[in-house]
Amino acid sequence: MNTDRRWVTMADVARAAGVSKITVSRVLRVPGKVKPETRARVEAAVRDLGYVPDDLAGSLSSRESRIVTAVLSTLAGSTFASTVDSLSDQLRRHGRQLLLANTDYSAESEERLIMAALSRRTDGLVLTSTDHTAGARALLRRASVPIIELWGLPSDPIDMAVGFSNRQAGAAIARFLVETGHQRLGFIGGAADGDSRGRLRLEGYSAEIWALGRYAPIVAPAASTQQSSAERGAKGLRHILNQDPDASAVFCVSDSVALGALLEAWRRGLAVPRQLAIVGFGDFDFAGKHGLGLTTVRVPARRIGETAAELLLESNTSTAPRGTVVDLGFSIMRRQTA
Amino acid sequence: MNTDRRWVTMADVARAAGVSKITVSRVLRVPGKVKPETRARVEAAVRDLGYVPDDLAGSLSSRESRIVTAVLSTLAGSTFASTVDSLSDQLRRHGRQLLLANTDYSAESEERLIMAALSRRTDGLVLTSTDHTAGARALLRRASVPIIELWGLPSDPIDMAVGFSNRQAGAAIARFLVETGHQRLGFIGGAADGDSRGRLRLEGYSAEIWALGRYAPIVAPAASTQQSSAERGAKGLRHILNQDPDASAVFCVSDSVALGALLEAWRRGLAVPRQLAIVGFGDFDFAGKHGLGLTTVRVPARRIGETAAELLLESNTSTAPRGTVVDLGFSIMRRQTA
DNA sequence: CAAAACTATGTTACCGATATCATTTTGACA
DNA sequence: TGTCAAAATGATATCGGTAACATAGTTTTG
Repeated sequence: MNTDRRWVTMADVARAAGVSKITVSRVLRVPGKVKPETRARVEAAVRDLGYVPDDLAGSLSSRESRIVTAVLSTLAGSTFASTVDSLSDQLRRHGRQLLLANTDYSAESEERLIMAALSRRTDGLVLTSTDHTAGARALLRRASVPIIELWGLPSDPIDMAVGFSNRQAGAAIARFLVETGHQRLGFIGGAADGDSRGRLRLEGYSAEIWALGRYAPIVAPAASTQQSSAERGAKGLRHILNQDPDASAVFCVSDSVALGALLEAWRRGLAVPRQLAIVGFGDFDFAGKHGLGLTTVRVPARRIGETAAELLLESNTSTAPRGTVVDLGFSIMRRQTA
Repeated sequence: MNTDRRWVTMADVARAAGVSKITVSRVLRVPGKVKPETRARVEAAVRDLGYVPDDLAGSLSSRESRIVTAVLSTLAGSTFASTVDSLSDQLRRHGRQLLLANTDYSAESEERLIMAALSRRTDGLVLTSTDHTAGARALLRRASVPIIELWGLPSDPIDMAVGFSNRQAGAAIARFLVETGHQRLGFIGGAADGDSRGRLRLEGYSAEIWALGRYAPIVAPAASTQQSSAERGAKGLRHILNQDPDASAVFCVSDSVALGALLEAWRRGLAVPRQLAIVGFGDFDFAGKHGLGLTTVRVPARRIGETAAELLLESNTSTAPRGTVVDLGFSIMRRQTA
């Protein structure tokens, strides 16, 4: 269908170099085992013919794809960028390639993608969501492939997990705000569904506020996916201040939402943090010193990626340390907004 | 190496259902051609055994992978998110899957990834960079696979391209700023290398300023990749104002850089846009009404993705319309910063 | 009711690599 | 110079599917 011109095959190269297929294969994978002159002939043939090996055939035969697939819930936002980056670096260093697929926060789409990855005999799966459909869970449990869930510590991990506790992070922020003197707190969340992490942060936040004997926080209503994060932040803040003009601090589910809230606060002439404290989540690119100066929660994004890579590689070689859950913690970056 | 438990194969399913392999294959791909009762038996067997087809074998045999690979120069930033999103949607609708790989702006890394994609017999390639190594170009030209370059209009496209003219966009901004009365302009770029798009924007900008008889713009020196975009924006603005305290407008290579510049301007107590006009690029999430209110250049990101998908699908079926270059233009979003 | 035209299913031969075991060459050393 | 281990190369089977053609039943049709 695609094209008439067939690919150059290993047999073509072998013929051109006057050797057998297997010798070509060796030149490509274990050049040390081939006599230099022969190797040179083969390499020349490879170059001349523009040979591109067929990894489908290779993987089929060797039963190893050397590919790890990461299923992301979103590409937008800086959220996963650096984790994916370090993961990919680390894997490359060990001869594996990282492929990405994005679900856009849809669980069915996740299931499809997982199926596709397994069908292509991926050597490992990295999931950034912790909500999976029953179908997906079944697939994954049956698959004899290492699986790592990122950015959360699922109570019931499928296989392994690396991340931090969103609930604890929420609680830590609550404590921080209460300790710095705030009485009436608010929370601005993300898009409506699929964001279980945001939900967990809110749970931890609310529970802690409750435990500290303060009023329950005012929660801005979940908004549609259509809106930008900044818009959700701005509207969320408006909602909260309408409900309780005395609210003195808001915790935003992400730094992008916090950006919107911060700008809205400025527009209203509120002094931040004196009249209104704002805390974000994620320590995105723009949150730092030269950017917003946003008080936020920093997550060890790169280390999460590295750790995930290590776990994958280990479980590919040695006996799988199934059930491992690594908590890398988080830290509150206190800057100028709270 | 990976695991001892072998995968369930189609032959296993066939045996369990009391049919031949090919019948199983038909149930999975063209169920209409199999008698309902037989089909039910096969489907039951598939479920019971937890059969996961091996697409490696399938693609090898059918010579079709049904996979399109997009090679992105970065995941960070909202830059490509919505383009990738719409591309992926559109492809899914036609039974193709989109795989992503990221180069982190490194050309060698791009070459490796392209090779890997071709090795896995991808049905199409989408590239977001327009600078390719000689090796990559050679590979691509030889490959009988449709290739689409995005987000730019290369003068020498490898195959097809969809995007807009970065040079024209730079020129348009220059005209806009000059027409609104600015005399002394600045430019703040991105990270040092690999960003040819930024370079083109600057070229168009400078050329137009020159053509309009104004002073050449002051260009902030390229910064390291280490720095965040916001930091580059802040430092860039500082540099420009040092060089020329009378500079009255800056064009930033991206909205994230503009964010940093805008915050720096506020910190310095400069009234924007009265004392200093700031223009970004990309119309990111946070640029809009509820966010920064940033004057910027909007790019038809989703349409680029859709168009790319269409071109790919067409060239898979009909005769390839090689050489097609689609210019989707851009528009200046005038908001409150210029 | 026989020939033609479907339907439903099966047989066999690949797709393009690697694994495994066999064979030939080379080189070291007695 | 003959012997034997190591190095270099090769022959063949196989990975798990699909394509292409073949073969029974079934139904249509003149």
